[in-house]
Amino acid sequence: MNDRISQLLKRTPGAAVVTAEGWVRTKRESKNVCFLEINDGSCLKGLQAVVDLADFTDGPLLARITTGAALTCTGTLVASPGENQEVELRVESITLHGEAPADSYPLQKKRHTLEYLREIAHLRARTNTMGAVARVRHAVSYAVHSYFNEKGFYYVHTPIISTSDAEGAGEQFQVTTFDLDAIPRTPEGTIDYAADFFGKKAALTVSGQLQGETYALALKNIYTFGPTFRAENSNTKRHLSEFWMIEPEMSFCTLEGNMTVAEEFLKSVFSYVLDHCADDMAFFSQWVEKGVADTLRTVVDTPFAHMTYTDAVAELVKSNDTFDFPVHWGSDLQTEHERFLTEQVCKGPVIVTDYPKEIKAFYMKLNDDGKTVRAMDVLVPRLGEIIGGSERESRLDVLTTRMTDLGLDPSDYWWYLDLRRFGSVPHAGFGLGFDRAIQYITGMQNIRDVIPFPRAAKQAEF
RNA sequence: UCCCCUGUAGCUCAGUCGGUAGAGCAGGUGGCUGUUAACCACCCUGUCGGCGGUUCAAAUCCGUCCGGGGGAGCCA
Repeated sequence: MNDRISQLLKRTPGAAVVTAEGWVRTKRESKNVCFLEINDGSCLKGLQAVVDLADFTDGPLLARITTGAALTCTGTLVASPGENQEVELRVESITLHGEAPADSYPLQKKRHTLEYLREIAHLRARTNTMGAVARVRHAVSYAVHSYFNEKGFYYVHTPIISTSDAEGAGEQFQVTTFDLDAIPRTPEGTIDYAADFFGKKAALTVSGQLQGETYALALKNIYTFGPTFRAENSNTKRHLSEFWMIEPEMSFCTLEGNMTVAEEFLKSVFSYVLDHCADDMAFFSQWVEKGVADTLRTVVDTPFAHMTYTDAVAELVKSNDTFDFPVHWGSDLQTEHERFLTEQVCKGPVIVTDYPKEIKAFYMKLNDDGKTVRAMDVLVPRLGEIIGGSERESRLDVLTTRMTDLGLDPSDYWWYLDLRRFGSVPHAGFGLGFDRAIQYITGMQNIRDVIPFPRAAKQAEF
């Protein structure tokens, strides 16, 4: 394989013949030379290829090269007399693989809105912004695996198809092989799921946590990192029907250890991106969200503050007149409250713990006060909650009581409860919405622009 | 799902009090030029989202449907 353009740009000028492959971003013609900026997605910058018109006689070929065309150029790397690049390619030969006729190619050499680019999602990866998002998304994925690997966590592939009828985390997409025009019925007239592919009602997963816990209670420390599906008809800039989620789970671990890992994990990932995607982060800081790289650096450098929900509410109540939704003990925190805590009260990341049990999930460990649970939310400036997690309820009796109180049938969770019957141990974990993390890191306003092919209600064209 | 805004040239938008449309960019041609948001001149482009209604006359007013954006709820 030939060198990527990112590698060519780091080389020093020399007599060796090199090959550059990529797509033309822009073409500028002068009397004696023609400049082609070639980009292959390996970095933000393109390689300037210079065609000397005195030597290059194939004018018709040059005329067919327009913005978007795919080329292989060979030549030598020379020091550039121009201001914006160290080296440039002095072209000796060009192979034009695919043309991109200017009158029909949807990407023009001008700025396009993100809304327009969403309509041509199959081509938008060729833009500066989407290319940078793609590289950062890759780097963050790598950093996530790298962090957990170094810390002795095992990557567990939890199922995409779930038959737990009561995961309770949201509307599910049903999975069936039924002929929808002739759905089998029981004698009583209800749908006969026993006749369906899995023999029971099945759906796409809304969380890998419950299955993740089973492996944490065997391998001690595990994490999941996979797609998740919610069939909610929510149309916002931070929701997708199909998104990626990271869920670590740790045995022999309480809420304190959970907080330590969450902080270390975030800092490790942010730090990796800042170090390895400096150009892309500078691009986001300049064009997408002013100073977003500095915000990340601050998160990396600042020890996370800790406060209980009760203390947080006490702080918020002092400023209740500034909120659209005033706070009282027992109410869920809105984004405006979360941002106030992290931006005004703590002036940095903060982990809020011990929420009222009424506003948290059934599996969270009940505190001795009987009113709060060992939950934690990690709040960061500009966004609010970025991580939610908890110590899990490891006591069988307390857990079944909680489920019954909430109207859940413990028998639906028999295997989950077995984890508390056999070798139960304090354990904890948290969840991070991967795409939202990418939003936070890049400053991109709409989650549909940080995933290659967004799925949302009425949106699955590509 | 609810509320608000919006839909006009390839793209981004303007269009007054109802009188069938314009600017920038992109594209084309020519000129200039080691250019890099290239520059200068000229040229081309429209079922004004769809359907229906009011009116002598609708991009403009009304109804409805469809698309897009923002906010809320829900959440990751």
